[in-house]
Amino acid sequence: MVQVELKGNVVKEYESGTTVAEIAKSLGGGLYKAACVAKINGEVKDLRTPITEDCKVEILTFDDEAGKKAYWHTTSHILAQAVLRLIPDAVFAIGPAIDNGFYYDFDLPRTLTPEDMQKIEAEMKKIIKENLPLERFELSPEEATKLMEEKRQTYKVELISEHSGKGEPISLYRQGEFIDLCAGPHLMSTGCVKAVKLTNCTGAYWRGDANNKMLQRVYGVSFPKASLLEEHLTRLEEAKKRDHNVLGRQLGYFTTCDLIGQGLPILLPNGARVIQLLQRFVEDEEQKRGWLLTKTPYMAKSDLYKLSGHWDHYKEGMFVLGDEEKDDEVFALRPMTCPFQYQAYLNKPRSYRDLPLRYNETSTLFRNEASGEMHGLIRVRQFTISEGHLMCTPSQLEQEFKSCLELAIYMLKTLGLYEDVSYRFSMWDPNDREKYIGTQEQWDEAQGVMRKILDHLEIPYVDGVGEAAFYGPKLDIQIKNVFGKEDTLITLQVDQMLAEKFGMEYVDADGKKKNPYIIHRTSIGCYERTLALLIEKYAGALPMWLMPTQIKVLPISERHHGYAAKVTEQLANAGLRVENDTRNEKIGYKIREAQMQKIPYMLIVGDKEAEEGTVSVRSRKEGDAGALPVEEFLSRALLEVAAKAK
RNA sequence: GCUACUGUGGCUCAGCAGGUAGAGCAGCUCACUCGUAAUGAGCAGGUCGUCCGUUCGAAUCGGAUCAGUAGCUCCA
Repeated sequence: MVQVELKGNVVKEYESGTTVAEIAKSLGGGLYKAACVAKINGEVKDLRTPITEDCKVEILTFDDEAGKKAYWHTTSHILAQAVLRLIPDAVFAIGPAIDNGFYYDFDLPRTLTPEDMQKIEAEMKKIIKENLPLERFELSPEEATKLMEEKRQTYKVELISEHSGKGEPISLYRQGEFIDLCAGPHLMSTGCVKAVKLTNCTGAYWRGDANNKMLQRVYGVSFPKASLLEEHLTRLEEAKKRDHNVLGRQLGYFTTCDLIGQGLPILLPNGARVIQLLQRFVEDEEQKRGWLLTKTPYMAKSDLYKLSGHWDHYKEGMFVLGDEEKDDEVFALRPMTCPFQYQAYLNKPRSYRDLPLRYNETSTLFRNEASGEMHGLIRVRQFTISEGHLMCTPSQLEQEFKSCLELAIYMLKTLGLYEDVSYRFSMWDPNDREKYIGTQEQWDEAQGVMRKILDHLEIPYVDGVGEAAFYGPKLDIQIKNVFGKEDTLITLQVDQMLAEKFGMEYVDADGKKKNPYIIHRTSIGCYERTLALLIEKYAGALPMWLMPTQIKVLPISERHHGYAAKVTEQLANAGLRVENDTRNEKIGYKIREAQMQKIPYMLIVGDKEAEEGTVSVRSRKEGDAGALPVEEFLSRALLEVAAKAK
């Protein structure tokens, strides 16, 4: 007999060899049905795992992260099985669960059509109905290789050969006629999956390497209830309505134009206004915190980039002006501000007394992104970033890094985005030396210093191997767009290599010349991307202080135009952005339009208001809010603007 | 850059077994002077992303190119 500790410290006794599935069954039919996998002594395992010694068992369902992952992983096997049934020549790559579903990569003799997708989905439903039990078994690497060679699964053979070095047996799963190489864990049978939907079909490189063959990736999602699938699809539809690339155009924030080119959005008056407001806010706040504003050139001779390392490591990403073969001098638009601001530091000899020296700049950058990368305002070829470089001594580094992070967090909180971000410690990939400058020792030191700082700060972060800049590690503040795709909003970097390259020094108290540490950082990120995320976050209804038009005065008929103009002037004189809608339209029409433009306050003025010196307030959020004296509304509106995001 | 898909008036979309384009909204004009998400009538507006080809004839077929969307790769 074994002692099994269950939820709530309840201990039950079972016969040795009892599987977790049987334990779940003994606890209740409902739990058994919902069970996906189990945590045994903290490790996620199959329900088919037999218990042979005393342990702690936690049954996980679809509501648990690990349960969900197993659920989707099993569904990906069902997908592969369906594809194999329909296309016997299919060769499988990998098929994991992801954040919002699963995918499987296939090498197929032809490209999949929408009709194929339907057929595959129908076949998956059949497999689910067949309720095939999944069975785990192990083979030696040799046996597993032989099996997969027989099945002509070349990618699996490759995966096994990599794994075989570890001296462990190869784990496989079988469901009906289908066998896949897999570590698991998995659901008990295909019938556990209830509602499934294939969502997308795209290309993806084998092993995520652009030099490899492009495979076909089928994405899908599944749920234990049809209603959950419905909800999921509805949520996706709702998300689409917040897409900044649609909403931002509708609301007059930006547009694009074939003649100008890809990744070069035109900021329309609304978008330009919001960015101006953000820039003023950022520059003022940075000034308060001891940052000194610079304004450096948009381009430089190639010599600058050769020194910084950009020429060797980033040339593909730059707009180069001129031809190296023919021209005496070749210039390039700047993709980063670093080497430019360094020249400001190098302007004169520096003492340790000058440090920390903080330079900020509202900096426009140019990057020649690959044509497939551009996306609305999130990924563009010209953008403006709240850039900054801070030079300091080693002893100042941690405190200064902390201040930079605090500034970034202050910005995020002010925008209301703080709850939506996560942190990533972006390191180099020592196996891909080509991409980076510097030596192993330099990277070890930079990353070591940075990790120490991050651990002291006690922020929750994940490691990102291969995500570093070519010159140093980064702390990236990540945010997801409306479709769940993650991008970097803000980045903070510790760099010591470029200071040396550029001969940046200071004279220390001991009279010796030393290289400063440099912190590269942005406070609010780049304005275009930040604007895009704000539009998505607020579905266009930006906080009052950022709205291009904060208030619309809506006179009921022509005879109220005089009073409306007076109210408009009064509010405008107080610094509010207010418009007076004097078009000859019905009040309902004007309200509808203002509402669709997400105008925070509509002030309806008619006979009553003109007579009493009031305005009838309608807020975009709560609708009709009753009448207020103009003064009263004005002071409330000013308070709301001052409060920024709540 | 790669894979797939898409490209019709300002916007959303119809037309597409080839025979020179339709609707709604927006715009303009006129009437209505109207109380919390669209007053009515009328007018104007496109040669169907661009180029080349097939054809007696192409928005509808083929190719190239530009642009967009999703994903991959890359990246703030």
